Amino acid sequence: MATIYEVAKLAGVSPATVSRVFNGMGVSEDKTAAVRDAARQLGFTPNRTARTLRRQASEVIALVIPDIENPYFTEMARGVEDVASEAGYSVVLCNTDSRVDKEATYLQIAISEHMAGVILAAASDHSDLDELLARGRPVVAVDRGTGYDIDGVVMANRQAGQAATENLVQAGYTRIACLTGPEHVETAYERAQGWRGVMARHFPELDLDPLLRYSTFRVDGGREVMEELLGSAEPPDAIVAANNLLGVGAIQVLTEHGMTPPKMGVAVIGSLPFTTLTPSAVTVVRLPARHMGVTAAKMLLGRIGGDTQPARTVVLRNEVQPARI
Amino acid sequence: MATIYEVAKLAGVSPATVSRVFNGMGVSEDKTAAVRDAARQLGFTPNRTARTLRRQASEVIALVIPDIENPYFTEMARGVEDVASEAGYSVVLCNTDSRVDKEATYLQIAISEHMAGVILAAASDHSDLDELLARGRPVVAVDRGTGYDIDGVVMANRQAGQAATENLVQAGYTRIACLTGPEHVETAYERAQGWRGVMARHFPELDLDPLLRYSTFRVDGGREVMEELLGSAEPPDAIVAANNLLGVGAIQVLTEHGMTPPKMGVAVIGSLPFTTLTPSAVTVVRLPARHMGVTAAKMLLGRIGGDTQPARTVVLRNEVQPARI
DNA sequence: GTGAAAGCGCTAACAC
DNA sequence: GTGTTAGCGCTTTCAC
Repeated sequence: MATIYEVAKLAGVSPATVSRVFNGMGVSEDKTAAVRDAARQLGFTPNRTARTLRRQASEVIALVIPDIENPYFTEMARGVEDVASEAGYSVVLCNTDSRVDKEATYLQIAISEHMAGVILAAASDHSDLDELLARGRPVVAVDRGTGYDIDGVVMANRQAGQAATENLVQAGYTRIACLTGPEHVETAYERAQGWRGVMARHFPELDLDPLLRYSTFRVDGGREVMEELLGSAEPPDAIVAANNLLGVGAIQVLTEHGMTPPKMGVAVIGSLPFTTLTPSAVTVVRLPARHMGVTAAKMLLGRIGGDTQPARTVVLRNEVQPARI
Repeated sequence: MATIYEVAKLAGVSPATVSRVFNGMGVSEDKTAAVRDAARQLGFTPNRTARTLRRQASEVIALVIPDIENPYFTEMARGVEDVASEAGYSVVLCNTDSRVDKEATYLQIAISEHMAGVILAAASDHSDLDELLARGRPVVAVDRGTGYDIDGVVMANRQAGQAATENLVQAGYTRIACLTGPEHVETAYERAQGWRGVMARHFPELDLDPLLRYSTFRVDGGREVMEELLGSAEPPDAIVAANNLLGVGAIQVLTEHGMTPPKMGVAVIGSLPFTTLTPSAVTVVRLPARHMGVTAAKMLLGRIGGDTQPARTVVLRNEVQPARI
């Protein structure tokens, strides 16, 4: 790999001038041309490692997510990537499997690789960002909060839960269950709270506890809980699934039992990109995942660029796409 | 961030000794203990950038894929990640959108970041690996070949096409169409060839050309082509979808037209992890995507470790999961 | 506008 | 086994 010195020699300038050309500093036109020409001849590309070591900051940002197999997060990743690569940054995707230890490892790597910043969908509310923040590395939280006073982008979770539930109520369902994720996960809890509020208002006499099921935010979790509900003494006549995968699992089970919507009302929070249902049979509360990624990336790039305003949290509203049966 | 020098001073040894401790070289027990103690006190983590600059190789491997939103590739990514992180390597996911220019950028980054190696699902057969290989960086091809004489892991594509088609023939279908990806993509072509062989054998009189449709390997491609086929003069009575997303699109359209399987026979090459069909209504030729990732990562790690045997290509056989109706 | 030179933090010869 | 030292390739004062 050609270095700056070889380019300098060939162009008849100093290494410093070569560096300046590649960093857009003031260099006279003729020298600039000579440098570019020499660089092309030698096939020179700046060594990012050396640059990072010297600058103490790389042009890489880390995107740390709990489940790379969830289309919600990959859609978000696309948004991040588009904005970042536009600005000359590359994106490293780190999959934590919702495990705090894996997450800690990746955050440590972000530090020791001098990454420019981190976008984090936290594995839990115990994530330790002390070191990262102490080093002045900007962090933007997505999807969930972190307990730190940093920038964030979240969905309107409670509103999403309300909208999904309200939609089923309007369609005439009366025993609406809620399948949600782990209780300690903020999004799971808030979406369930949205459901609870609407149910309590419309059906004040109903005992809601048997209808609320915490599970994992995964297909198998949805299957399991849906089976349970169908086998219970008083099964629901409709369900709200608090995320896309949970919804997929639930619908699979319903299909196997011949209970496809609208026999059983179904509203899902999150999109179902790979579903094979008639698209209109299920109410979907669309979560603008790509937009979340775009917004987070812009905020992060702003911070990397030196923006020092107080931390903001952006709440993204959701769009309800009702079932049309 | 504490450096090796500060640790050395506190531990009363030379910087070289600190380095040796962190690289598992021979250091006496007491000095090792002193170093580890000092490192803990100072919260020292080795600076990977400096190490990479010095060593001319990092502990990062790049996984370059055409579509991060395709579960097939994310499943593969999991396999890669599991093996890599076990060995102390981290994985950078790079999404090319099947664009050769984006791919070239990422391969350039892999070079200038001194990444240890690359696992590549090539965007096309024109991918330029010259520079990477000239620098001695190992590259393993996955899913598709590259035209270079390097290690690779591929699916048994022709066999998959045959198995899917044969299965529909056995079920009694006679006009079986094939929906496949872009003609210039190896997997798309080979799977279609598998279909063609079986059809030609069973139905020698049938004109196959109107039944073979090249498209994109995406949901919208599947939708489009399925609509076309349904509207054609002589629609098929069954279809083989050459990848998962194509299958999803096709099934969506069939559902909308009330033609769900088994009214129309459907066989899909690739898994449908997030589908909501009765699981057994469709013949699925499972592609061991995770296993492909695992295999590729092991091969790459071998090369990084200095393995110099001739290039091998591993072909992974597929498992047919017939529709049970 | 341009060059000389120091140094980012680490590793690997080389001496002892 | 351990210390000394010379860079890896780049950026960035500091002079001019």
